[in-house]
Amino acid sequence: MPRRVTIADIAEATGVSTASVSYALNDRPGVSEETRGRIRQVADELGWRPNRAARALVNQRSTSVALVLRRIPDTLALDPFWPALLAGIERRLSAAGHVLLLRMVDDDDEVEESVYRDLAQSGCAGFVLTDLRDDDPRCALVEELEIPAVALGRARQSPGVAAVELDDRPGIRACVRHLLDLGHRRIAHVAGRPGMVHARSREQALRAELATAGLEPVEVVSGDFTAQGGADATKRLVSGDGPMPTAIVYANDLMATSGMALLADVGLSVPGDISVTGYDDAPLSAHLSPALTTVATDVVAWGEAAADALLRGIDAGPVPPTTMPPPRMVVRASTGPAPDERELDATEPEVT
Amino acid sequence: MPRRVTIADIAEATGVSTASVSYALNDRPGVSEETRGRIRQVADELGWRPNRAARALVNQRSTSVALVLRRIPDTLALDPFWPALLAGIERRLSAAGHVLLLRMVDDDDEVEESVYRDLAQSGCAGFVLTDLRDDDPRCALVEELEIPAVALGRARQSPGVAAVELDDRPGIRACVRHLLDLGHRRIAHVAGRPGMVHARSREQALRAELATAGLEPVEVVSGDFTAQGGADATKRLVSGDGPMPTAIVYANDLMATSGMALLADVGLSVPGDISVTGYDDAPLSAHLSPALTTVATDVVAWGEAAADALLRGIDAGPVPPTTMPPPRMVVRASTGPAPDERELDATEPEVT
DNA sequence: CGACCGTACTTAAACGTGTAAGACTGTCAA
DNA sequence: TTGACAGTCTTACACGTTTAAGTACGGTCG
Repeated sequence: MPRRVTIADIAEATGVSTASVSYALNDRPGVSEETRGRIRQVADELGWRPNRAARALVNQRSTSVALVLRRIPDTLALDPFWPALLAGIERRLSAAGHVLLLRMVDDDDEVEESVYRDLAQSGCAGFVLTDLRDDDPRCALVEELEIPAVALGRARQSPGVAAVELDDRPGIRACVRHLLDLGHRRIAHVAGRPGMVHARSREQALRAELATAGLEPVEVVSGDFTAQGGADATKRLVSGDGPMPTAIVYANDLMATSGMALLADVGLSVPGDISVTGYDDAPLSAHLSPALTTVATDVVAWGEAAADALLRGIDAGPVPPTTMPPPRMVVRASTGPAPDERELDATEPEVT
Repeated sequence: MPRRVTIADIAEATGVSTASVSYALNDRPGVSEETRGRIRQVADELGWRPNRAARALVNQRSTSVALVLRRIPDTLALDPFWPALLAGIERRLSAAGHVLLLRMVDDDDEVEESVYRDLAQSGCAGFVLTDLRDDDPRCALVEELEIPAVALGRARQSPGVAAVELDDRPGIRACVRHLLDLGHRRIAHVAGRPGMVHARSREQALRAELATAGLEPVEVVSGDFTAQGGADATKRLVSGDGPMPTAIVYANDLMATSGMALLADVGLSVPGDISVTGYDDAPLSAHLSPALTTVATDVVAWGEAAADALLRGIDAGPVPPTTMPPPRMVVRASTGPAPDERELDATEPEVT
């Protein structure tokens, strides 16, 4: 077994004390430049690397940042959002010498709290909070634990957690305006999972933009951000006895994709009969037929910004909320002019 | 600041030494049942939780298992495979009191090795190796580091790493046979990224099954497991001057999905003109139009099995390779009878 | 009755690192 | 010459846990 090399080994090899080695290696004063150089060189030759456990123990704080995902695995599996986010976070974290701890947890408040306490006790340096819920109990929890945290999304809820906001409302509003400009008046919405902050804010944005034109959504049904949910919701929209929408705004690309497939299956053409917009700009969305009009959020950048905020929160104090640049809409082939609605106008006479 | 509660606090509260507390809490002999109970109760009341750093330090081995992903973030982002795998792994790991460390690393051998050494020095308890390459240097590395590792995929390469095999060949062979049974003879393949074990084995399986019918693939082009790659490869297949395939076997669902969209764009109907098969059974695949015929791998279960193997490797010795049950083919709407090829037969007279 | 043993518990050292406080040397000003 | 002081290095302890070795006590057996 290749015994690990410790600062004691370096101390012995250079003929100084371990304290000097520690000072030297951490760029602290109290060591002459000459010995500092010698120590560095020896450390390098011996292949020394800091032992995170020992550091964590003495510092009362480890270098690891935890991301606790509260999702059933099957829901999680659907979402190409996560790998991108993790990639962004991890890139910055590891550049700063930190490490990302990934935990998944069942959909249960008590279990969740216990996991956070566990991590806290082991000296976890920070938390990344995702999937914010209304009145999220985690905000109070991390404040009690006094551990820096960063929330992804609009979460002014709590002063103790830094928020990296990505306002998804402009994107949705742009989609709605785009559809209005194309002449659509009967616009429906397939929302995300109820109770999630970004599901609600997207729906609100849709309503707000429609209101500027004196309209209301023709119908709002909630998918749950999954492919199945998107298909089910779409089926309800087109087979209900309400008025048929000419455009559907989906809360994410995944639901839009399965929704488009369902529309095709029931013989409706996109965008001939119905226009469709998504949200996320998933990598696949550009390669669908028709290619999906959507809103491009740079999830990797979001992750990076979150990590940056968290890192600042860890070694300086609390951090003011930051805001990501608003995502831009990507117009592709899934949206087009509203179909001629003369027959509809006939049944519903309007003031001219 | 809520000072963390240590075994010393428990010791003081119960009037015993810290050693006794440690013995009691770890279910070791040497403590009477009565005091053990008292200690447990006090620990509970005080909300004590073990400090991982301290344990890691004294045990010379932490409770964390690392998964190092060597991918450019953009490639990673495309793949719904990862969240499912992570979910499976993490579920078992955390049930055993372990923790998952996620690292991403640039596509560079030296950097990669350095990351593994880093983790090893900090007492990482095990590694999960994914995306095995031919002659993967990581196998030798983890053996040198003497840290248990588990490889996902067929990796007999190294005795030191436990392999959890998921033989993807039967799935591909089933797809090919299915197509042959439907009368297809001109079958093309869109392969994965060259140099990856599972890309190669899928291609080999395709060739092998075709060989049983005395056939060869009409063409093999390599995508790279991405949506873009799938579209590009498909375009080459249908616009090349070679004979037009009547069926395309894709190495994964993502490429199949973008491929189908491209086929639709050039006016080819699926499965009327061309049949398509994928691999993975991504959650979206059932909700495409037409729904995708594919091979359903239970990625979550794979992750669980990998974690199990690794855990056994950690606290018992080396582990023999295990094999996952072969994935089953899911026949959906994207495959159908081969189109009537009379005109082709005319240009290429065959022995009747 | 002393030797011996098992049980219940404690003492003390260790893991690798960080750091406050002290020791030693040399320089400079008074 | 002496004291103050800066610079360099060391000593010694802390972090929270595990564990080998030791102590104390009561009981059993020859």
